[in-house]
Amino acid sequence: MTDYIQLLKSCNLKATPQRISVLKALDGQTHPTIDELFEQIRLEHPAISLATVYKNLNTLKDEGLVVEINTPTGKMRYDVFYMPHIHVVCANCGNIEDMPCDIAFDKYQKDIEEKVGRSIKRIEVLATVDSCSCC
Amino acid sequence: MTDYIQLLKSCNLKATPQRISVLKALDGQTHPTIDELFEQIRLEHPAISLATVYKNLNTLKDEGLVVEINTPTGKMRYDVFYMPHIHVVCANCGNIEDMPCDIAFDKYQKDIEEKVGRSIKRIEVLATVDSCSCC
DNA sequence: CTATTTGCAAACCCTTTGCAAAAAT
DNA sequence: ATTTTTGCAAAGGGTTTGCAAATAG
Repeated sequence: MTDYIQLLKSCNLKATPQRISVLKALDGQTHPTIDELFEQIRLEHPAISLATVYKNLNTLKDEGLVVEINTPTGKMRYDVFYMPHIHVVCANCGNIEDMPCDIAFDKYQKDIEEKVGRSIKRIEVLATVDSCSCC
Repeated sequence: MTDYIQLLKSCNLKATPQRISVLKALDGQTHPTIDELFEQIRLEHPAISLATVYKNLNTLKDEGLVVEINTPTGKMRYDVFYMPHIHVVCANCGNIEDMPCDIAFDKYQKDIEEKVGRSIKRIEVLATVDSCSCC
């Protein structure tokens, strides 16, 4: 289990209960939509506002702790991004599956960096498939 | 120059002047936003409606001829996708640079397909960089 | 002639913003 | 004590929709 207070402190962010809840909820669900997150967080914080969740997600995004994934269904999904990985997105239902990065991938990233001539902050691979286990 | 009418016919889409204009505009600009497209198209079609442009982009997206790219600035950008390639997205200004796919990439896609156990419809690589030539 | 597409305006939905009160450090 | 964060409600912005008229095949 992650020490959320420590994590936030290291980013110079105040460790409010709401913010900790957002982090917890992100850790507890895989690629949640905002509604899924909101619902989850409200179990702990019935009075939290949707705006607060959005604000915190943006703050965490700025710190690079969270990434937004735009799905083919138009719904944004959120992901904690401690470890780089590949997103396999279903074109049909918007479901997302993670795939760990392997050595081949790291090498590939280096290739791209060389070509671009600039260091890459984050590399995101979206593999779109026509259907998934849930559709 | 592409034969747009032929292209559309092969997709069972009616070749309206508006639709052809959308294709032309997509070919003429790199990764335009909807506004850039709209402005361009209106040079030829002053009376075209924004809704028509959106509808056509969605239709072309369904055919796989166009991809949407979600930029860090929140503005969606559009791209003709005849040939797979990599998008290098600037986290700062949302500018996008193309990078051609090479053999290493194709091999990488095959690796992913094998792991996912499903054939990949489209693979999109977003490499995020901190700044670009224009910022 | 039939099916699709257009254009308009309104509706929609998700996300952001402004501001005063509350809370964290 | 200072700065950040919260919550509310309202505003914002981009995208979609419904429908009648126009157009493509």
